[in-house]
Amino acid sequence: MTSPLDAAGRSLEDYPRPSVAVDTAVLTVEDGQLCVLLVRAADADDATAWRLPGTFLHPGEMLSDAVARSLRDKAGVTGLRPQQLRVFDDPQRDDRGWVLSVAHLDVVRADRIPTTARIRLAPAADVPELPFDHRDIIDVAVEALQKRYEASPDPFELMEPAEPDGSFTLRELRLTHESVAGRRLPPDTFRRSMRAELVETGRLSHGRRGKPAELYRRRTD
Amino acid sequence: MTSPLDAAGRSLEDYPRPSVAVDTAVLTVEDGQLCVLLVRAADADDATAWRLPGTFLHPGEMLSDAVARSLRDKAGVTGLRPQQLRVFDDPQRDDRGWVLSVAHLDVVRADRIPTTARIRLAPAADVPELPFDHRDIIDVAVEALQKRYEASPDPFELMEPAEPDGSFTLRELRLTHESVAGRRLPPDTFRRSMRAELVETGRLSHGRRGKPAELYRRRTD
DNA sequence: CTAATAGTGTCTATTAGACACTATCAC
DNA sequence: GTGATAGTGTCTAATAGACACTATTAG
Repeated sequence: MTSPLDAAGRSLEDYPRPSVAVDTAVLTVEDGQLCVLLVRAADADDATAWRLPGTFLHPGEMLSDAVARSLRDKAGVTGLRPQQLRVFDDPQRDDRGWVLSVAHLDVVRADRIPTTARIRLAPAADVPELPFDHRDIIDVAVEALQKRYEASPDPFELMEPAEPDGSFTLRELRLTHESVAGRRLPPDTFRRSMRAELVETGRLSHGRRGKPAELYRRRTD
Repeated sequence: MTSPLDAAGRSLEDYPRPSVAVDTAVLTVEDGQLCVLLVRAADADDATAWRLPGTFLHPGEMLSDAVARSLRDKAGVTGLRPQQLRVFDDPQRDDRGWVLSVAHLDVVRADRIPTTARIRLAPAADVPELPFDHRDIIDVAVEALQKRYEASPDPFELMEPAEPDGSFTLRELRLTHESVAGRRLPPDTFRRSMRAELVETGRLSHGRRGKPAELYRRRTD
């Protein structure tokens, strides 16, 4: 890599640079509750051992790749679509030094999170004390997630499909959205607002109590 | 500053770090048109000389402070409220090396921008060719600005006050919003949607053609 | 007077929520 | 049958846009 000089006659290497980290709030739904994934750090005392998974950005790496790497290495979770939230840049936020953190949101089905002693899910509405500004990151992530779910049907595919072909009933979709929103949603209004983005399969869901429900699929366009 | 060791036994200084820059799309309205401020770089050939003002983040500095510093030093503009947009992180985006850019939006009245040979305003809808990903930054900034203006009356105070006490007519407010939105806005609907966030002064604007208009002020709560 | 601008009344279409009602299943 | 769930009809309130109408000024 070349090191051209700037207007002051110095190259990039002559300026101090910050460490850049990514920290990710991985949100999921477990037992109808919106939860965030925490990992137990090895190099910390017990009080601040649990935190969001994160890592330092490697040379030449995209932020989204760093997120994917940290989630794979620290939580055994793969195949996600990280969404950038914002940079946390308080110079005092990390007592190890000058560290910027680019906060991310990611979402995964709970059954794809391995169960180990170093991983735990905490209800997003009631997280324990966390180091750095990880609590703020979670708040921003939850807000971003709820906004996405107001606009489209289960955009992160949190819903566990009851049907083998991936189709679902409006009830299943609504329960997922209720978990994300943290409140009940009126069934009739929910149906009408989501139906424009769904296609009927023509098949029905049987085996449960009550009238069989139509099975829908997401619109593919 | 101490340099504690991490899990791998290395301190932060042992890892390569990126340069972190801020680049800011300073938007303004001139002659009823939404414009972006460009500065002429000294260390570039003519084709890519014009660009968004930016700078490298200094140690211990907040991003918003770096934005304020770059705008003061490069464009002679002060007193703004930068809003973070997002990080541009393509490893190839800057051929000088590994440089992340945190894009920002800021807004200033055109009469507060000095006129020099190193500064120019370009219509946001028709910017010239720009280096790096500065064109993308402008697009994101314009979108963010338009969204803010849909929700509240001139939140960045772009409007040039005709009255010495800062009050204004709904026509003046609407013309400012039309410049930002890039299209005409229906006067009656605009009035009704903005009135909840305004307070009447009880005074009237005289001296122009037509019926005198009521003078309003922004709600202070 | 006329042209221009300010401001209001009101109609329509759309939407979210509320609520009642019918439909169809398990049991 | 009963109870539960699915789905629809429809009323209301709120809202944006369209459009007509009145009000008040400059010139």
